[in-house]
Parts: sequence; structure tokens; C-alpha cells
Amino acid sequence: MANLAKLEDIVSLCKRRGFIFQSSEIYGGLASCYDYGPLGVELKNNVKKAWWKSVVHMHDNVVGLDCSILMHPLVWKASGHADKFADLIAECKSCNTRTRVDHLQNHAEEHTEHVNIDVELAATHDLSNKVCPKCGKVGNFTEPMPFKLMFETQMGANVDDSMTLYLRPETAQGIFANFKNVIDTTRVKIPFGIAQIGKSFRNEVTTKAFTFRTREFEQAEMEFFCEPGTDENWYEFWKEQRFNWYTELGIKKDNLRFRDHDPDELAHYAKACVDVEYKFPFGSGDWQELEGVANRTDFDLRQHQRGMRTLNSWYEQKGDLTQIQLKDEAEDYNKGPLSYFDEQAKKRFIPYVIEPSAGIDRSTLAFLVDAYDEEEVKGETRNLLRFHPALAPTKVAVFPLVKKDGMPDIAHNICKELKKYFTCFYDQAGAIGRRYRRQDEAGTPFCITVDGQTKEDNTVTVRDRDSMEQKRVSTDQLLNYLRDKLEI
RNA sequence: GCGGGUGUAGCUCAGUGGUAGAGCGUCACGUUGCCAACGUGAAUGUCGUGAGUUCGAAUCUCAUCACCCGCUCCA
Repeated sequence: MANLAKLEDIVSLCKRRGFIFQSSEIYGGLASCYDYGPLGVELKNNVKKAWWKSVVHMHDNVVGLDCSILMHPLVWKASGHADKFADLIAECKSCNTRTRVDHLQNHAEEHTEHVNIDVELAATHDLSNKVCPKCGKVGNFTEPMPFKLMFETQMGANVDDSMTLYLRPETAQGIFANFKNVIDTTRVKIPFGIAQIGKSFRNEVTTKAFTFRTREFEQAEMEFFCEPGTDENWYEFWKEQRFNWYTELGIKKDNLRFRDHDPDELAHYAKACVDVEYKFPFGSGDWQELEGVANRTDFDLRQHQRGMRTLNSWYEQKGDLTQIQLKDEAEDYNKGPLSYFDEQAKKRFIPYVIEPSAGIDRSTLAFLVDAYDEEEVKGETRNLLRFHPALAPTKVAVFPLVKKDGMPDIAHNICKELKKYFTCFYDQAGAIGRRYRRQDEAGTPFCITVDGQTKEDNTVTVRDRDSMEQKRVSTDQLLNYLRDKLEI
């Protein structure tokens, strides 16, 4: 990338070109919320399409799903989010710095990430010998406070009998909740995957860095179910698949890397986890996570079997999640309702799960930043977005060289015909060079120009965004030529 | 939430108590036969928002909202 040294430059580019706007901007904005403009929505949709094609359509054993954002509250009791999806934080009274309790020095023995809220609220914490990492003061902390990271909402317009629900903090649980449905209806056999793209919500303690960490965000997740013992191989398989996806769509290899999680960094459900990180031109350490690939073991399906057994107590407590405890696992949990029967081996088991979980907003931003380029052309700076054709918001622009001699009509007809196959933009305003440069900034791979020669021999020029080179192509061959170049 | 910074046209910014500006971009007309050409003209501002001080506030004070950097977090 060139000269996008700061986040402000990216924000400015996104606004200027209609990729991303601040939400509710005319009202002064709403923290952590962003809108995708005309070019942005095309780009983001293309990112999702590319993910879906790569993860679902290119694999015989992966199917898709689109489930509701609101789910039965017990889903979140079983998954652990209702009780544990919170961070325990204490504030230093001297310097007002908030620090996770387990990050306080001399305190490594107690693991307080994803704590049990009720237990922590009741418990007393002795922080008298803990050191503030910022100012060095000892034992001068507020009582630790857990932050609930799930959004709550009400279902039912009548206040008296409405039910508290959560906006999902991840799409994954909707997949686990539909595991049985998919098994029963689609003839899939293990190993197989279920993929989903959709919005998730987390009440982050702090949001920041533009669309990088927002409270409302879009995930692309796939749960790949496999036999225990084969999970480590599949972990490696998907790790590689996912990394290559980014580079095949144009992310420069130098800007992408894996980062393995340390054992003590792993979430409560994970056996292994690796991040795919992109070197963003902002933030403290530059490298920021785009995607996590995790080995979730059989944790989630087993938890939901417990959740299913808990349904009666939930009714008895009139839906008050805080009053119930998840039922223990059955002794033969391996034969439970969410188990899988292997016909060949005549064996029943709870599958292990490998989960690639990508942030769509994050990768969209990364593709945008990575595609940005500036170059010198005859003493002028040319700004362009070198999008992979699959991601480019507009694939082709069509111009008449000048707006006379019937050129606009011919160009209009070509544009109309091409629109059947891919996004196509017509422009006749201003000098031809200016129109080329406008498309460069939008990342359009090809520009087609109708000129005086077109009427004589039925050819047009096709101008390449990256090289600025032009070729004459017959209008009969134009569609094939472009499809070949665009790989569509 | 705390500390630091910022907020004026679509974008980048100038304007520090006295009639809101520039460059770029956008639009129109003319010109123009391939890389941000030229000419002429035009539109666009709750000066983030709300109070206060003042004869008078973009400018001073307070509050508030949003963004950026750090703490934190993680898709």
C-alpha cells in the first residue's frame, strides 16, 4: 500500500469514495456503528460471495445455513455465554486505568477471562498486593467489575409477558443448534461442514479503530464436524485453506501472517487456535486479527445436550436464566441426541469441530487498504485501488470517447448488454483521461471506449486498470474477452 | 470509563472576538479524438450539538456527541 500511513487516511478515502460512512452522521454519529455506501456495499457483498464460494460451493461436504439472530435463551446458557461471556476488570484509583484482573502483575495464577458473573459478583477479591501496570501503585483498585458482553432485548410488545433475549454474540451457536436438522435432512456424512454469514453483536468494553472493532459486526463462520482423532489434520487443512483465500484474492503475502494462541490464551472451549493477522497501517502493533481458526473439540455439542436436558427447569423457573443451573451430562453422552452414527464403523460419537471464523468487516477493510496504491504518471499522481476482479465493486466502465457522432448510443448499448453479466457503469462526462482516473479510484478493472473507429470495424478499446494499456477488441468478442479476464 | 488530541463545504485545510474562505472534487455549457487538458459559469456550510459570557462568538467558558492515539479487547 502507499501513503495510507494512518487510520485517518483510510477513513477519509472510505468517505470520499462512498465506501464507508459513519452511522447516523447527520445526528452527530453513533459510536461504533458504520454504514456501507454504494461502492462499499458492492465490495462487502463481493467479499461475502467470495467466502461462500470458497468455503461452501468449492467443497462437496460443506453446506450453508442462515439462522435467526434471536435464539432461545438456553442456547446462551448452554454455550456458556450467558454466565461467562464477560471480562473481569478493575480500575486503578490512582491513574484510572482499567485492567483485566488477570493481567495485573503477580496475579497470573488466577484465570479471570470469561468469568462466571454470579460467582464473581459474590466473591471478594483481594487485590491488596497487586500492582497497577500503568502507574505502579500497589493495591489501589476499585472492586473488580464484570462486563456483560451480550446485548439484551425484549421479545413481545406486552411488557408483562415479554421475554429477555440476547442478540447473538457469534453465529456459531446457530449452527450447533441446527446440527441435528442438517444431519436429518441433507444426507451429509462426517466429515462435513455447515457455514453461515451474518451479523453478531458484542458490547465491547471499548470500541475503536474504525470498522475494525465494532459492537455490531458481520461474521463468516464454518463449523466443520469430524471424527475425534482426525481433528488435528482438519485443523491444519482449514488453516491453510483460509490463509490462501486471502492471498488468492490479492492480499500481499508480506501483510499476512499466522499467530498461534498461547495455551493460556485459549478460550474455554478451544483445544487450539490460530489467528490470521493482517498488517494494518494503524494501531499499536500493526498486526491485527482478521480471522481465527479454532479447534472447538466436542465442547459445544456436548453443552447443548446438557442444555436440552435443562429445558424443564427453565420452564419451572419461568425463563429466569439466573435461577437455573445447566444439568449434568448423561453418562452415555456419546449416545445423546446430538451424537452422530457412523454407518460404516457402526459407531456413535460426538464429533469434534474445527471452526474458521472470519470477520467480514475486517477483511473488507483489509482488502480495501491492501488494494490502495499511488503511482507517478507523467508527473501526476495516479490513485487507484487494485482490487482482485472478483472483489471490484464495478467490473467494467463504458465510455464514448466524445459525446457526438453517435458514440454515446453505441456505448449505451454495449453497457446495457454487459450489465446482464456483471456490474457495469456508463460515463460520458468530461475528458476521457479524467474518466479513466475516476474508475481507477473506484478500482474498476476495465474501461471500454467507443471511438471513431468503432463505426468502421466494430471494435472498441479495452483499457486495463493496472497497466493502463489498451487493446482493440471486436464487439462480438467483447463479452468473452472480459469474462476471461475477469474470471467470471 | 480514564489520559492526550481533534471536530469549519463531499475531501484536505486556512481563518483566534467584528459581513465564512482556498485548493481539489461535483454540476452545466462550450471545446476536446485516449490518460486527473482548457475556457466560462454554478451549486454546496445548523463552523459537531446545546448552553453561557459579550453590543457582537467559528474564535472565549462549560456541558455534551463523535472520531483518533494509549490502556483494554478480539471476528
